[in-house]
Amino acid sequence: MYERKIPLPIDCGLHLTKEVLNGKWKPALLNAISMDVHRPSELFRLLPEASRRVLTVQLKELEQHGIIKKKIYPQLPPKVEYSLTEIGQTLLPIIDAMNHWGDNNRDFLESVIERDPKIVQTTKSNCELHRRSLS
Amino acid sequence: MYERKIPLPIDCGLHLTKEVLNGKWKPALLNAISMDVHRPSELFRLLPEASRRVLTVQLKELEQHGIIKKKIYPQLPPKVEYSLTEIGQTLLPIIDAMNHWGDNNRDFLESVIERDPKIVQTTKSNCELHRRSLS
DNA sequence: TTGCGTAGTGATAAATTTATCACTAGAAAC
DNA sequence: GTTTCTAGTGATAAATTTATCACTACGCAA
Repeated sequence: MYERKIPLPIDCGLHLTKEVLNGKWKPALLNAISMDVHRPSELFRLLPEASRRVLTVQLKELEQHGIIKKKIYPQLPPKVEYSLTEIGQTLLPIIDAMNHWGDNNRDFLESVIERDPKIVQTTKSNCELHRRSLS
Repeated sequence: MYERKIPLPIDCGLHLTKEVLNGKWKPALLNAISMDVHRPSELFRLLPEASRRVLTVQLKELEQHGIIKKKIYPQLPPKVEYSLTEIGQTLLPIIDAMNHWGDNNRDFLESVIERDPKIVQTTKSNCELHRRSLS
């Protein structure tokens, strides 16, 4: 297995949090799981741009970091459900804040990001899953 | 210059925000700038584990993304000051939340992160700069 | 006039993360 | 019997991000 060669900075809370959310699809996974998309197959369908490989790996990391927990039903065909741990739930305000910030500034961000010389293309698909502010 | 080959997902706000904060030191830079550490040389001193090269690059990206602005004083020796733009300021609640979440869960996170098979070493230095909740 | 402090760039290597593809295994549908 | 669905692993290539080092330029101090 791959082993990190450069020490991970964990001086401030910022870096700790960053490490936990570090992964292309982790915030999206947490958001989905918090919105009751629990099963791997549903998650794959919800995030079609991600390969199942990466999602599987990132789910495992989230699990190892204690953010989500995995329940395996001893059935055939197999059934698995992921859910947030207590600590995982406390991350939701951050996920929501990121989601809202991005949406609130979408026009501005799309214009600057697409002006970014290193970004040639973007894709939009359907991960739009929003928690109501006051449900 | 490097050009991205895989389309950047910008479907949900989560990905937009992630792109803006995407960079090992960007959250730390934004936090520092918000705490009145404005000059590059001060930022380098504050974040000694980062090479000046990366910080320079990430500052430029933040600037291009409209999150910070750069003021160049026509002096010798040169003087530059970075500050948050209006939009950049609206990111602070997220930065703060990440900072607090990480600090609040430090004990737990340190234990799971250091149990992570791919993480062999960590470093702590002095980026501890906290905004008062109610100052 | 060598060294330090200022802010920064360019080239390139190394590290890290994602992508791609093949493959396991059992049950049910056709 | 072949396909489909379930959840997942392993090997490897490719993409992306960081790290390292050399170098520009000017002024000031010893």
